[in-house]
Amino acid sequence: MDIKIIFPDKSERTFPAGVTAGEAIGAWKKDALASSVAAKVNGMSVDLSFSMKEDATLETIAISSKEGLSILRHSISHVMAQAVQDVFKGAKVAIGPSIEDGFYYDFEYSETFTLDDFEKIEKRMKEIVAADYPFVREEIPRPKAVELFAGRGESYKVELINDLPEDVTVVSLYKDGDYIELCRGPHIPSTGKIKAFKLLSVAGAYWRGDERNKMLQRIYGTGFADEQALADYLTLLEESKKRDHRRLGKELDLFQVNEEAGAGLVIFHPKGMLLRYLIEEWERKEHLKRGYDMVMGPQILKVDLWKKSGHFDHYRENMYFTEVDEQTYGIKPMNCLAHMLIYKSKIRSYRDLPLRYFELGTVHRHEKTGVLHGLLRVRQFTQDDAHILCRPDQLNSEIRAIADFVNYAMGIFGFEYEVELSTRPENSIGSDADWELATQALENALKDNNINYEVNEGDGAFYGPKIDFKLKDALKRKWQCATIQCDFTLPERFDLSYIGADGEKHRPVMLHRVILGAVERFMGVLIEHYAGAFPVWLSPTQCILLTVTDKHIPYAEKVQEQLLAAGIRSETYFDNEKLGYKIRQAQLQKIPYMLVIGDKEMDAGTVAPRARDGQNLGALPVDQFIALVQDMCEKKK
RNA sequence: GCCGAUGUAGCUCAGCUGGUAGAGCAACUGAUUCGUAAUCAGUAGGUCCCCGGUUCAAAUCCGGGCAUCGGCUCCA
Repeated sequence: MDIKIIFPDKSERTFPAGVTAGEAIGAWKKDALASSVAAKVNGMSVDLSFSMKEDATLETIAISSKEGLSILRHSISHVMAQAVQDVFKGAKVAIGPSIEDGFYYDFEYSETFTLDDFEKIEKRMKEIVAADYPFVREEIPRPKAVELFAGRGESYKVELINDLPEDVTVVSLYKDGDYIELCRGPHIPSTGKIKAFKLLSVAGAYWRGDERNKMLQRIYGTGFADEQALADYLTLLEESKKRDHRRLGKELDLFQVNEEAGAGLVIFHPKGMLLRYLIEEWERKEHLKRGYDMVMGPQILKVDLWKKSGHFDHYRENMYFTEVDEQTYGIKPMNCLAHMLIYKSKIRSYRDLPLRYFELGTVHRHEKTGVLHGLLRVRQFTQDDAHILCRPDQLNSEIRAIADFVNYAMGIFGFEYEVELSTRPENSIGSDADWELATQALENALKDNNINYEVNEGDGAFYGPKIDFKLKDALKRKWQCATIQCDFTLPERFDLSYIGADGEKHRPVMLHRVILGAVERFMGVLIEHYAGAFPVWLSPTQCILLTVTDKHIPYAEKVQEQLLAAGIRSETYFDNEKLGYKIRQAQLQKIPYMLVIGDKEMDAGTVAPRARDGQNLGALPVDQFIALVQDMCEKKK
């Protein structure tokens, strides 16, 4: 097989697959020393970096590129489907795409696949790979394809073909050996090119992602260009699991989710609560700096108010209710209502706007049991919520200010994020015109600020469209944190108004927004982000005093007094253990500084800090160490 | 809510086809007083997730719950 490369200067050359990147670059330009050579290899964008991939052949490079891997994995999913159907007669295939880190294939089968079945399937897959069947593309008329798959009992494939747009008259098939599959392609040249794959898990998944449909069995797997890359990926997966916030929450004694208390209800332990307090205090200050007013509403409000807002009609299944004295109350799932009542408490002038009401508002939502997940998806959580009531002409600048706020906050914690614009869902309230206006307002603000975003059709809140900011957890699952929602409906339902310059009543617009989202969720993502090794300003324990022997305790106690007086979060560890043991324990707790106290320190009146990364800072006078920690807190390091 | 797996000491886990529970770490006690990731010895610790059933006998088998994990759907 030959491989065509388009070099950065657009020149094209063809090489045999076994040629190395170094040789290819050399042939293109003898003196190419660039650390990155962005080229197209068989149409796929690849960094033909000379230094990094010198020894890799063009074939490996082509497969290792993002597009290449996606094609490889898609081909492996075909081989898996083929193997499953060989081993388990009567299994029906649905769809099997490549995904971010691998691939899956959905099957309908009378028996449940187990992890033990993976061995059989993988064995058959290896035989198919060894046979090195070429993937052959074939195009046939649509009716013939329906006939073909109907004849094989592949009802899902028939449904897929029938749902193609009417102008599609020909469909493509891919064959490898005597196996035929409906597929758009492309595929790798032959099954023999598959060098490394592994089946990972099996799970249920609804046909076409709709819970009204039948549930199929989905087998997940992954594949790479070579065994080493696969091994590296599996190691990475193991490493990621070590930073799972549920595991770290236990190891660092931050929180628990207790079965006796109830599913999805978090209990914060002292250190977890301290971390939470630090985040919340930072947030309050940042909000005050930005012209927000702090407010607070009640946990329960009369059910009639929820009827008025539309929550009762559209959100009831997720709400908790309580009845006292023949009066039904809704436990708030959102914080907006009290804020509406604050706005309505007096007549507002156009000069008063915008009004920005901020509340660390605790809400309860009855989430389905199957979706609960550590701190990331819970039933009681606290939003850093604000409602901004403004004039329509202020909308753009308010949205811009929020986007800046989010960007600033993410920068403080070192997060990268993705932005999505979510539009009108099926179950929604409000007029078409308002939805159009609100969606435009959000979109314009994004465009004006040159923010890259993707559109997420039909994913908005029931009362308005929204801009979502998403963070990734350790296992690359995306979680929504910040969100900005534009709402014309609630001001209408509550008949909010302000007196304009013209002396007439006007309707304000409302923005719902959160910056971190839910404090619980943000903490979960944060724990994973830092792998539990929080920056000094967020560390529940900033330093720990480790004595070498018992005779150093009195001096250490004096140092501890000084540290606490200076506001440093310091712990003591005076147990009768060797220093090495205490260092190890402190290290496992990921405490930023371990202060060793022995004869030298006692005599000189110093402390000997050892940083979490293993670095020894040498002997420091206590006040100098205090200054160091305070400086790091100041700079949010 | 749906599909599947799992639930044993504070933690991580072992306990084969039913015969009445075990290890390491942690805790406690004692010895040791030690300089940058685990000192030694001993002691104590369990409604085997809960409720019911089968059985002479259930951690083990069956049924029903609850919870957790991996997904799907949904969501901050």
